[in-house]
Amino acid sequence: MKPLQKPTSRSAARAENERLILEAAETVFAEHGFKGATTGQIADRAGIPKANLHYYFPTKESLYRQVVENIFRIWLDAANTFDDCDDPEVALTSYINAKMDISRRHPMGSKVWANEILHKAPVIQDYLETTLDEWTESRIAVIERWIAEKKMAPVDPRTLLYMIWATTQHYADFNHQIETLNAGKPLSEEQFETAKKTVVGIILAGVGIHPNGKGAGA
Amino acid sequence: MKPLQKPTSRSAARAENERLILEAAETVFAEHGFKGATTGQIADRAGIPKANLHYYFPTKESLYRQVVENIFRIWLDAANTFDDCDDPEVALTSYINAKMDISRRHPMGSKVWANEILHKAPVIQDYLETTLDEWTESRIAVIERWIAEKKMAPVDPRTLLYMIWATTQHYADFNHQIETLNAGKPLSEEQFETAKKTVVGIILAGVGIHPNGKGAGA
DNA sequence: TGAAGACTTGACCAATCGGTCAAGATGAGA
DNA sequence: TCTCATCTTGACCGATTGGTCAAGTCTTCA
Repeated sequence: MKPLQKPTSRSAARAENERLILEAAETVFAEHGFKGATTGQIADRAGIPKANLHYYFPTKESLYRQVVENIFRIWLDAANTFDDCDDPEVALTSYINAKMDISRRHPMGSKVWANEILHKAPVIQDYLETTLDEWTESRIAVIERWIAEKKMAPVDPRTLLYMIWATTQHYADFNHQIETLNAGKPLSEEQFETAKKTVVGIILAGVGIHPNGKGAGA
Repeated sequence: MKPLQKPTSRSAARAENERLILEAAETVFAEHGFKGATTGQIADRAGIPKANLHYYFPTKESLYRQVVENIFRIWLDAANTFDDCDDPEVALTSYINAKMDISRRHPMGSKVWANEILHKAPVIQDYLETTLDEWTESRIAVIERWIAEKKMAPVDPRTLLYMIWATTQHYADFNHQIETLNAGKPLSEEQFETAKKTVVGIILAGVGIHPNGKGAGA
């Protein structure tokens, strides 16, 4: 058996440094974009010299790619809540809530993603074409089945998904605008809960699901 | 009376050059962000030498500011369609349609705006705090009155506006993602019309307005 | 304990980019 | 036609920045 390492051993220090760098990088890339961010800025924020950052991540691009891959993993976790239940009311509610919570807790990740798409996805194009496309098509099929089973009104499934993505991510990507329109202050927990309930309410009613009533509207 | 100038006169050439530069700048700023865009790139796209660009716009920032102000003017025009009619069904429908059409026809402008907010609005913060804030508050008041008059269901007006902004702008800002998920092809006119109708339908039903029925749900 | 590898870091370099400049071309008015 | 202001442009400059390097320091393990 190999001996246990002290918490400050080589490998632990390495893991800790990589974590610090990735955390700093996520914020700096989110707020300045890939081009606007400098490795010096990221190193400063991580509290290490720039040369040391380049020891762990040889190029700015490799660091960026790692950040984007982490974000994509978080996104995929939330995507699974869509399948919590086969009832559209429960599935849509938990999916919207999960995405809203991610925007609240990981706004920087969402901003990096938005930047990527805005700049035509130079790094994540392959994810869009494979994982994201497959996920989207399979969920469209689920929604079409719900519609056929009269569990919800006949709406275009693709547009519904885009509305959910757009709205939930808006609370991260456009957070600065939302704060400015909220007297310059971040949304309180209460305000954010109101937003979540309102989004869920409008989407559910919008697709003809009325929690207190029965099925779909005509 | 001043003599008419030939079409290729000084002032006409100046106006034409400024238009070319602004058009090129909008696209390049949209796709690369402020930092990512280079004046050389913009000049190339406008078909003039870089030094000439700096003759018309002394600094990159002054050019950027002009682009953003043009975009804001277009945005304000669309905002007025909100007041076409005091009936929420008509007002919301025409506002959503106007914003969707802008995303379709001026996607670059929307992307520049998104970039600005993502980067904490270094150039347009004053617009957010004055014009946008006033517009938003006044429309929230209108929506609250509609709710009090039972013309629509009691939803949080702010969240409703954010959903409309997020969704309509998504079709410009995330156009690359939408294209990728559409087999790499731009949305056809027919697909885009479907999207518009679906968004209007979900929002109207979401706030309890049923065009074929009467007023609001409880 | 000492050798070898892993990590740290200040100094440095080449490339890029925003902006300048001076010399010339062009058009309008007298 | 002459003059002057406007416009055009290639060459250039200083600042920034991604990335390198060599000279160290620290851990680990035989």
